[in-house]
Amino acid sequence: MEHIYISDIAAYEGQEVTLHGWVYNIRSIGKVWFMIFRDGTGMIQGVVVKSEVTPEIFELGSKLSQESSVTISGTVRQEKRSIGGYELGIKSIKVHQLATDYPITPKEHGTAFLMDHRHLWLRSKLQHAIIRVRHQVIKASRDFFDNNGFTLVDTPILTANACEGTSNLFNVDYFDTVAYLTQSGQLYSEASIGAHGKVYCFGPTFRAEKSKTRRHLTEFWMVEPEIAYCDLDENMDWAEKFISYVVGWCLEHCKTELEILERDTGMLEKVVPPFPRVTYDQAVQILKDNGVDFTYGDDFGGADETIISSQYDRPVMVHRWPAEAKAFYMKRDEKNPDLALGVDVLAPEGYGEIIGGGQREDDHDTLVERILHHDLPMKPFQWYLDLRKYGTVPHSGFGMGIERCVTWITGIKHIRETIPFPRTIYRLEP
RNA sequence: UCCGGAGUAGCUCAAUGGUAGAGCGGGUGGCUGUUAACCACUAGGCUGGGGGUUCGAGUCCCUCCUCCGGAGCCA
Repeated sequence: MEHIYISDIAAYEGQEVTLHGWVYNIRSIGKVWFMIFRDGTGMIQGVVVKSEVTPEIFELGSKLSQESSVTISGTVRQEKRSIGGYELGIKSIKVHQLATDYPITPKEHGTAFLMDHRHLWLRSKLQHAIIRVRHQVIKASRDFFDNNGFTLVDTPILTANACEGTSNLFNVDYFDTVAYLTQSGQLYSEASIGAHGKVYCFGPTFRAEKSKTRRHLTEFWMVEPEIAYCDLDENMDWAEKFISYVVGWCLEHCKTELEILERDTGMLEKVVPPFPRVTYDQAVQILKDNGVDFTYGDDFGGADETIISSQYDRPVMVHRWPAEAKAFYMKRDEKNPDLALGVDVLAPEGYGEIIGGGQREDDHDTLVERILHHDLPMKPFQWYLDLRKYGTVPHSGFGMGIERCVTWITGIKHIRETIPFPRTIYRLEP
């Protein structure tokens, strides 16, 4: 039998169809009862009338429970009063399993309880919509790079060395030595561009920071392009084109989801190139103009980012940062060696940094100096230094955190709802 | 790690130091168009653990545990 989905139900008006799914809710008013039914693609109301079905089918109205798995058959008809505009006049029901005591009720719950039941929470309406947006953000990201001549080159998750030497990494037993879970594929992508010119990697990354905020996960997904013969300005061109494409794609393909999430899409529609570009120095001036007591040289905190981004109606790119606070591989500005050619893209509406990147140091001897200056071991970086010995070129790249981007596009408060099974400092299950 | 806050029924929350309560969910019954349906009845408790003050502690004190929010770090 043809497997029909609720998302296609309009095409079957007047016909008898069979749907496979789960009971979302049941309401009875005596000789008629209603089932809100979902199949993963949407929801539809089923109606069971006592005079139209066998007693066995009608009695299921008092037996079926929330999240019981059922196959239902009946006739599709238009019905204004029904969710989605269509309903199913049910003729038969096959029960696969009666669910008992489903923990998530149609009333309010706390986030701790819901996160403990994340494996079930994913079924509810808002979570379903968020994960669908996430899917489209990932699809759009890959499409953008695929359509612009980039080659996907995967980078390892297990690594021997800390790529930036600063952040805390998770370590794992690796036979008789220790390995680390990657916090970025960047260094490897710098190797990949020597072979393919324009590349990107997309995968999970790990940070063992004991962060406890709504913007952090210990395991998150990042898409990182790297481009040969590309300076900071061109890198920013790519970043704004990329973000605009992803947002535009979601506006077009996630209309239903953004509506369910009650997202004000007006702010997203403004996300088109060019994005404002301000230097770190200019950003500091913005903070001072707003009465913030800010120490030059520091990184911006969450509140600082909100003030800076609130000056603009689209993402803002902050570039040319004090070099001392930045990673060893960042290229210095020729015009001012105290500045590194890095760029952060801050999302509007207080969502903070969604992209970090910059131009990489491409001179061998300078890089050796930087590694020494940062007290990093030279040996694990030999292959990285090789890249500066055999046909080095100016190159740049950036990384976008998928979950930060989804948090912003969906307009929700907390990053943990943008990944199916979040990993945070105090959560490893489910 | 630091600063705040919270742990009471399956869930969300009430309860002046004096008999442990409601809504939802569960169960039973009623209702031919419900929209988190509604109405009636009903079951359901080691008040996070330990110690203390008191005639008496969910409530006050100490301690531990767990979780939430924020800071730092960053995508």
